Order: sequence, then C-alpha cells, then structure tokens
Amino acid sequence: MNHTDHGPIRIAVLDSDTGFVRVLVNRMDGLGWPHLGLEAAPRVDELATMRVDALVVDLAVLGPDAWDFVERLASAAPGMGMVVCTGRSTVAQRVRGLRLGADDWVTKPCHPEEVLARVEAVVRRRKRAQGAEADLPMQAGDLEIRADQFQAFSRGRSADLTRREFEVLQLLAGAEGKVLQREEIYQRVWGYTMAHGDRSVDVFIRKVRQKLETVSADWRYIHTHFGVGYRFDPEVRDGRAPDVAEPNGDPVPAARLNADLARH
Amino acid sequence: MNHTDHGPIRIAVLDSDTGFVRVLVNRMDGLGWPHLGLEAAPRVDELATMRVDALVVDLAVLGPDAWDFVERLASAAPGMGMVVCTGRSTVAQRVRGLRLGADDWVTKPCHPEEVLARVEAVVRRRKRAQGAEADLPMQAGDLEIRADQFQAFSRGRSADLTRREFEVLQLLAGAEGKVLQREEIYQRVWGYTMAHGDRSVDVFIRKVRQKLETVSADWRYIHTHFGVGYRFDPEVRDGRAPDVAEPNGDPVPAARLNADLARH
DNA sequence: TGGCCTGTGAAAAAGCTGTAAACGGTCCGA
DNA sequence: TCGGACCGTTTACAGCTTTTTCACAGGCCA
Repeated sequence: MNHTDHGPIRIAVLDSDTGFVRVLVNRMDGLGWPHLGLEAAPRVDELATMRVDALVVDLAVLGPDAWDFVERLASAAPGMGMVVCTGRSTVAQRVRGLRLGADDWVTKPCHPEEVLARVEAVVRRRKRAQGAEADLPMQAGDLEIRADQFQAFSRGRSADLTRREFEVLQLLAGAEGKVLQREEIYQRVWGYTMAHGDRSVDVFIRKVRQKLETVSADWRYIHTHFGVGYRFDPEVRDGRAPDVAEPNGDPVPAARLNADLARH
Repeated sequence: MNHTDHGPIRIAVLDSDTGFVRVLVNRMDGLGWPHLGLEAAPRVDELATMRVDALVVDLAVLGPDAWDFVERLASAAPGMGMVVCTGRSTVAQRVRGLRLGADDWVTKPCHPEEVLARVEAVVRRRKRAQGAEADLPMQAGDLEIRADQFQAFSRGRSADLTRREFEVLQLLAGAEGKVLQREEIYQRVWGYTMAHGDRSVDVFIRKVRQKLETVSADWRYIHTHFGVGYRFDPEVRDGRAPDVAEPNGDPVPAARLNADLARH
C-alpha cells in the first residue's frame, strides 16, 4: 500500500479524453508530481504495486464493469485515493460511486486545477487517516515486521522476503490468531478472486515458512488448519519451556497449550 | 444466516431456459462454485437453509407471483443476493424489481460471464456489509465456539474438530434447544440434499460427541430425539450438580465464569 | 417380539497440503 | 542485444487427513 513518503504525490490517470489528460499531465509536471497515464483498466493490484497514491478515473472508460472496478479497487487498495471525473451523471450514480469507495466525484467539464486540488485533499486525508499507524513495526514472537521496509527481521537479521511473501505474512500477522481462508488471503493480497484450484497461496506460505525458519528457527509462526486455511500465531517450536501443568493429565503438546493461553 | 465464509460462492439458479442454465452451470463448475438448479419457485426459507449466497432468477418462471416473490425473498433473506436475469423488460419493470429488493437486473440475451461477474459483485458487497458481525464467539456450557477459529474450546483446550465437525456443532449450537432433523442438518452443512439412507450426519454427530467428551467430560451437549433428529442443549452430565440451576434450563453462569477465568 | 432407528468401528474413497521442480516473464548489467 | 538473476505462477506427486460408506450390534417403540 501507500507508504508514507511525504514526498510528491503519485497519480495515475485513466481517461480516454486525451485533451483533458494532456492538460492534467502538464499541470502535474509543473508541480513535480510523478504520474502515470493508463489506457485501459489496470488489474487492481497493479496500481497498488506501482505505489500510486491516487487514481483519477473516467468511469466511461471502464464500460459496464465500472462499478465493479470501483468496488474492487476500494477494497483491495484502501490506502489509495480515487477521484472519479466523469461526464454527465445522475445523483444516483454519484451516490453509488461514493458508497462503493470513491473518494470524490467531479463532473466534466471541469477545471484541471480543481481536479488536482481535490486529489491533493483526498491524498492528504488518506495519509492523515492512515497516519503513522499503518507502518509501525509489528512485533511477534522473535519477529519484527516492518511495513516501512516490506521486510521481516529476527534479531536484526532480514528474512529476505520478496514483496508478495511479505504481503502474505503481513496479512496473516495483522489478523493474529484468526484463521484466514485461502480465498480471503488471495483476495486481499492479490486483489482479485482466486481461480478454482489455484495453489499460489500454499506455495507462498511454504516460502514464507522456509525463510522465517532460516532466520528464527525456534519459533513456529504459521499454522495450518486443514480444510480451512492458515493462522498466524507465534509459538516456541520445540517442547519444553512452559512448565504449565496439565489439569487432567491428558497429553497435550505443551506448545498448543501455550498458544491457547497466549491467545487470550 | 449465511456464514461469511470467504469460500466459494453458492448459487441457486431458477430458470426454465435449459440452454442458458447449462452454460451457466458449466461456467460455475469451472470456477468451482457449488450451485443448485431449481425447477420452480422454492419456499423462501429453503434458500436460506441451503446457505445459498445468491439467486439468479428469470422472473418469467414465476408468473404472476413474480413481484411478490421478489419482495418476500428480499425481506426474508436479507443476506442473500438476488440477480434477476430475464427477457425483454421495460424500464418501469426494472425499476420496480430493484426497488422491491433485487440487487441487479440483467436482460437476456446476455453473456453468462457477465451474469456471474454481477453475482460476484453482489455477493461481495453483501458480505462486506454483514461484516465481522457473524463470528462472535458463542458460549454454551463449558464450551466456547469460535467461528473465527473454526474450532470449539473448553477452558482453553481445543476440541480438535475438523471443519465439517465444527460446522455441525455450530449449526446445532446456533439453534440451541431446537431439535433439528437430519435432512435439515445435512442441507445446511453440506449444502445439498441428503441422499436416502445416508448416515453421514449420524457419523459426524458421533465424532463431535466423542471429541467434546474428551475435552469437556462432564457435560452432555448433543441429545438424540429418536425418529426425529438431534438437539443441542448443554447439560451437566451426572445427576447432581446444577446448583447453578438455571430457571429455564439455559446453561450459562458457571460456564461463562469458567471461560472468563481461563481466558485471563 | 419384530421392525425400524441409532451407535460404533473400521475400511475404502476422496480430498487437501507440503514440497520440489519446471516454466515464463521482467529487469538489469555486460 | 544477450545472458543471467530473480520472481511469481503452474504443475506433478507423495503422504496424510478427512469424509464416506458399510456391516453389525444394540436400542426404542408399537
């Protein structure tokens, strides 16, 4: 997602009205804002990947999928601003768009300066809202998960996660204790619906586990729930440690007991 | 209601155009979406029972009762999506349908892919709206049933239920005190109709009982009603004990106290 | 007592996950 | 421009878990 640089605003523009785009681009160059012109609807996750702060979009370009796109983008990239800038529209349409997650709605014809002002306002609002809160390092077991670095560390050693790997880990860790289903993980990390039979999530889980193990060998972080999904919950790997007595003498792996107690 | 699985989408199709249905079904198989073909208007509550996420319906099948059906379904099963997919229609009709509670309206001829895309959008919207509300932990006897973990615990100890086992338990516990027939259990957990002579439900009940017993030995949770089905109702096992006597038989105080202690 | 029901255990079938390896695309430096 | 490193995706398969199915023993009720 969008990480904090308080640097210039990165904007993507999706519009087929070349005149309008040109004016906008011009103005952005003047302001020193990096920008990106799009011809067609990008895959939702691509925008996040490009670390765009905001998207200016004419829904007309999207055709019938416009609403769906707006909704998906808003949920997949909650940190990104979205300013719809479109021709004639009814009140109902505007309401719908804003409900689905657009941040602002401008009706053409409009002054480019105004569009940029709104974009700026939106981005500022977003950044303030997310604030520092989002990328505070997270501490879990022997791990330090730093959103500002897209990386996890154990005692200062980097786990060398790739971006996707990191995102998977971050998602899981953020929902600590909760079991996440594969579809949910896929949806939130990849940004679109998982195809039937896709094993990507499993593969990434394995890679993450592997890398975490080389860095923090005596903890287990990711647990499998058969038939359901995965759960993040740091747990000392081998047996010993907790001299916690078992109430009824049943052989319960010490580790599990630990986890259960720790969870609450 | 519909349990917020982020799993595949469950769809029912009600249409007499067998060609159209076949194409749709084909595509759904490809996506791995469980589906259900209907011949005639189902009783409104049946759909909810089967945990259908959305219904695709051609109003022509319903005849004169169509509007009534739409309205009743929308109000009886607010968690379910409804996509109307019907032949030539006037603007007024579409408006009426959407007002009465349909979520989307597609005019035939139409591309199956589009129909499914819309269904998906509708379902996603619904699910987000319902939000986390659904998985609050449930307390019963000595048990804590946690939907977010797909698991039941007694004083912090996991019962190690498999997914299906958990679903059966959850269903029963959710209908606390009510006797559920095997067919109903089967439909709601498995999602389709039980074959004659299938003993799966019995087998699962046994497994659940067994696992609950190892973890919470002095309670009985699931009761058999000969010739009818099963009922969930926590009850201290041996004779004496319930000085915690509940006026109406509802368990709670001791158990909840326990659980709270365990949690901290 | 006889005819259904239900509980139980175990074997067979189906399904899921871990793992490794191959593939194809992108980016970069030589 | 070529080659190589790096990543994400896909596929295949072995091993293990879960689900289903079956047969039989008991229980419930008329």
